[in-house]
Amino acid sequence: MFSVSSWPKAIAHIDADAFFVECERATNPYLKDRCVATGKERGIITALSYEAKAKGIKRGMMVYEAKRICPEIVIIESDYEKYSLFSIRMFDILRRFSPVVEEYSVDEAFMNLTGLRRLYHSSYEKIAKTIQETIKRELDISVSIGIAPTKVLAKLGSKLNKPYGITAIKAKEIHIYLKNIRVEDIWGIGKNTAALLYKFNIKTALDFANQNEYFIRRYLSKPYIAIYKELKGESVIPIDEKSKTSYKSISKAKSFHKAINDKDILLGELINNLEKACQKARRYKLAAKRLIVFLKTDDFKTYTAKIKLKTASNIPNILTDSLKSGFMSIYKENTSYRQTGVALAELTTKTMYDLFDNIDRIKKANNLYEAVDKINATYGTKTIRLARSDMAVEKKKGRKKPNVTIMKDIKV
DNA sequence: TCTGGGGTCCTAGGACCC
DNA sequence: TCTGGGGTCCTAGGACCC
Repeated sequence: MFSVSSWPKAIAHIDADAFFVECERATNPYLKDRCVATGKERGIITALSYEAKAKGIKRGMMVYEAKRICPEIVIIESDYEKYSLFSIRMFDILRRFSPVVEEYSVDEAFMNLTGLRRLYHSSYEKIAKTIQETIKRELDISVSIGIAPTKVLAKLGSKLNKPYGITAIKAKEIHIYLKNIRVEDIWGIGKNTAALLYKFNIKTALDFANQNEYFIRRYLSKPYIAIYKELKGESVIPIDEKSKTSYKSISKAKSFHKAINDKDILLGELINNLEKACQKARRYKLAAKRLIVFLKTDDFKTYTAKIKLKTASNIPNILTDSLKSGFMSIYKENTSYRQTGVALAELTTKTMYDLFDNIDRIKKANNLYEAVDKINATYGTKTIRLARSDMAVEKKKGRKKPNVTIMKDIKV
């Protein structure tokens, strides 16, 4: 039998070049051809232009250090709203060429080009070129594209000719490319797995692909079998067309430069995290059935408390008691923490009421937060928040009294 | 890389049931 | 009551990604 999946596939991986910087340049011509980096708000380089890369500046570097290496560098604040808008427009352009698009991350996409040659009267490479030029013309940003029979190979390809490059890996030539790729540079193979493979003298992607399947199954887990097959040209990882607006979990974390052990401040930060996570959950109309609280110590150990909730919720007031008990179960008096975090998990779209819940109370809280979200959307995200999270911020700053508390702890 | 923040998927092992 | 065999659900934690 002839099945669709046995047809040779043409998968493209589209990867924006220095995406944040390109978005900034597209909206501010002054930045063109200059050494540019984003990350001013944190003092750490987040993204940088190729000109800056050429001078030896790297991601994660302190801003002052970058300025020392390259005094003329322009450092700007990251503007994630802007990047997200460019991202949406980029995906829209891609969908004009093929409906099968996976929004993999803010600046990357996979798409299936299989069968489009006849429609465009050209090779896959030429179609990729047209896509690249369209994005450049309409958005003024640069992308690199890899084309190959599988996602894993396409992802490798897009990296090979950056910036503004196109690399097509044909089935017959796969081994030529794999020979020059280190095993840790394969998508899905990280440090730990690479270290294991090195013990077996598997150092290149070709070494990996040349193993027999038994070896892979013996030492590695399921995802690696998929990677193995894809490296050999067999497409087994599907393109996921679901938009990224559905979440399995939503988390918010905050790190401190100096570890903290003050219970009030930590709890305040956690409530802060909780409010942000809940706000995001409400935006996507999701409610959590499980609350996860975590603290990271100075030596990077993480302590986690998981709380199963009777009722799915996205309202901070309702979750604070659970948050507190979770916090108390992991907090130790004589330990300092460098990070607090909250995650909302087991998210559901429908709000199910338990028979024993006070439905009136829940409805009141929902109404209240609808209003809060509206006000915060209009006047800024921190206009209204819980008094305790506000006090924690002030306490950390060393002030005695909070100077802006609009909403007291509201009992609903 | 001496470590920011936000995600996903997979596995091993325990509890419990027939 | 014991042993053998098998299934399901849940949880903690690992690994990886951008």
